[in-house]
Amino acid sequence: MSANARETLIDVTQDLLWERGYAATSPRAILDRAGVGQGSMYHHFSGKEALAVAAFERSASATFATAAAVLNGPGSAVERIGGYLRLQREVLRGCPIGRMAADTDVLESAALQTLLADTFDRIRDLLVEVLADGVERGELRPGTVPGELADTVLAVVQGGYVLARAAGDPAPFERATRGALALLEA
Amino acid sequence: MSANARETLIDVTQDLLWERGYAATSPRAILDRAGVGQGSMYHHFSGKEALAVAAFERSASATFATAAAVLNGPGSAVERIGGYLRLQREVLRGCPIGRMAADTDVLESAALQTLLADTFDRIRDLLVEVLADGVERGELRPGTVPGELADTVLAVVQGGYVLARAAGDPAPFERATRGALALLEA
DNA sequence: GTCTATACAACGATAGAC
DNA sequence: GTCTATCGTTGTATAGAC
Repeated sequence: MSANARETLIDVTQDLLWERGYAATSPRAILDRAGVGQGSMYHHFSGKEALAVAAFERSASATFATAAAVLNGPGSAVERIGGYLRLQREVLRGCPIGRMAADTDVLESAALQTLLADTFDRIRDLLVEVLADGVERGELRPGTVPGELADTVLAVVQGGYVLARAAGDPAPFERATRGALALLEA
Repeated sequence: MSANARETLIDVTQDLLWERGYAATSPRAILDRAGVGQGSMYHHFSGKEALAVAAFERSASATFATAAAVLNGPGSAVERIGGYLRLQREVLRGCPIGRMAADTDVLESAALQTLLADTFDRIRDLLVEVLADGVERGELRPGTVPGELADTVLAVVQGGYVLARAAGDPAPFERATRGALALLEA
């Protein structure tokens, strides 16, 4: 629990956005879990959307930082991609970023949609760089298009979350990422 | 427009589930678009969930049939997988099946969750069969694990939808599927 | 079988006291 | 800066006329 209401509200909203999405997260649910009054929320934020933006910014930064740590880390290109594919945790909770793309209210909010698009763009840029390195060093086939394969890698992870949640079982995520890595290592 | 209220309700609910998901689709919205009274809905269905089940069953059958037509069709294994990857349409609307996995209310409904899981299982079975054929015929590397690669293919499609919707642009879907197909053809 | 009227809770936001 | 009280709207469902 944070020291002040503002921080507590952001923390709780991060959790609820991850668990329930944006549309299904009510101010009431946030306030109940945070243990603060309604007035505090409307004092610190103009409304539900502004609070969601603050919370989503934090989640996006954290997710990007985790990806960057692996992708800018040591190892060959294929090892770093493998590290990224194996990085994902809490598969059944879904991706805190990708989850938002299913929420129509998110796509209708200019601020949230931009944040969502930018976050994937930034992770994609990291992947493109690693894959271009891999081609240059001869780790990957000469014909490989980094700008396509980066989206393939991102999609396997995002789709893995979808399949795992649909099945109620992390196994499809594990299989999907293993299958992708096997193709890359071939 | 269908002849009777029951059919009209199912048709409209299919559309709204695709557009807005389950939680965000209210009976009121369905009735408004269908142009029928509230009494008709509660006469034919026990409530929102039962109507959603009827609608989702139809969408799932249609999606499965489309996949089966390509995957059980003519051509080599890689050609059929390529056909499946290229099959997807209306990328920005998202996948009518995969979309449901992001909706917490769907996962909390036994009937809807089972329908969702079964639909992916059935498509996965088709993919496993095609890929096993491909290994047998020597189209794919001997070390290939059909049970993993099937999830990879499914995940690329589902993740492609997520990335495209996040970007507000079908391009990431196209890149992701092209990148996957390039790996398979190598 | 279809309709309108109504019920009651939860939604997002505002008012105003402390 | 935080609280409670309240507003108007929408959520899902029921009642009962036709």
